[in-house]
Amino acid sequence: MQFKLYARQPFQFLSVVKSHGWVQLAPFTFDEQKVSLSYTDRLSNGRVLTYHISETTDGVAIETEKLTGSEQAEVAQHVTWMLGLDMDFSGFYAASLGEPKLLQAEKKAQGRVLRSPTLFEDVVKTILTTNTLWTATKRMNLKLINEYGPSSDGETDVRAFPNTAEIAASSPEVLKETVRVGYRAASIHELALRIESGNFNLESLKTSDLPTLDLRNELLKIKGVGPYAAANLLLILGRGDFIPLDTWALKLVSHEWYDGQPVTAKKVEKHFEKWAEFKGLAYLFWDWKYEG
DNA sequence: GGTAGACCTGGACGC
DNA sequence: GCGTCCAGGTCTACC
Repeated sequence: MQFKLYARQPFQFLSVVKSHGWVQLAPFTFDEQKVSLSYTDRLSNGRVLTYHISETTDGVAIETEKLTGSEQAEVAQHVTWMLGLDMDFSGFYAASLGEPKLLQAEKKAQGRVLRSPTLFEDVVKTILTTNTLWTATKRMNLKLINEYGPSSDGETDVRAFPNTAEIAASSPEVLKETVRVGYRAASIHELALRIESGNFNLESLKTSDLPTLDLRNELLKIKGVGPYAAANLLLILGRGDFIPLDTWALKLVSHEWYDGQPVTAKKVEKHFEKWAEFKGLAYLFWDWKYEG
């Protein structure tokens, strides 16, 4: 079956899909030929299914197996969140006016970042990006899904991302041994346990109206989440105030303004200071000279 | 507030 | 095939 969702304009499907590396992390896959984003999801009734998302003239079309009315509503809710279909970036575009390096931002409808249906999945994926190479992040994420994620009926190679219960039921030692996440096992397991015990409502942060600084402090309380990870998660939560400052950011700034000479984190901050609440967005969608 | 060192994995490299 | 080095962000101890 197929159904469509409207996106607040301006909207460009590819700008969201290619906003950051998430599209390369299972259970996302992207078909370049068909320009179609696929995601294997688990609905609240336990059903595991894959849906395929493509662009329409004013939003997206979703193609999947036959769904009940409530299942369709849930998939629609998930896709709306994942692609930020209802998000408004007019403030960012207004602030970008006159900056040649952000000229393309409004034209390409940039601002949205691809996200997972649950914040838990995005926090775990973010922890998996820390202190490691991108290839290792992809491998750890895939192993986590293959070891702990539920499969759809009769297709053991199609799996959704594991939930908090599945990870909490394991142990840091087993996680470390089977998923090869190293010291990150303790952080991931502790987060799953905290949520499962009811002591921490992580998903409520998706709709929180806390000031960004307070929201950042909440994220920093999660073991394994430091300044870089918190900034990345804030961008996912639609708060563009902080720059995810990693070695890549230092490299970009070094080639942009310092002829490839080493730069400090303070210099990166200084160059984006003027963008205030849009600092992170300006950094993320800057038209960088250096491409790696 | 700033800094140094440990954490852990797998790829690259030299032998 | 083996050993060594390196990249990567967070945490903790220390000044």
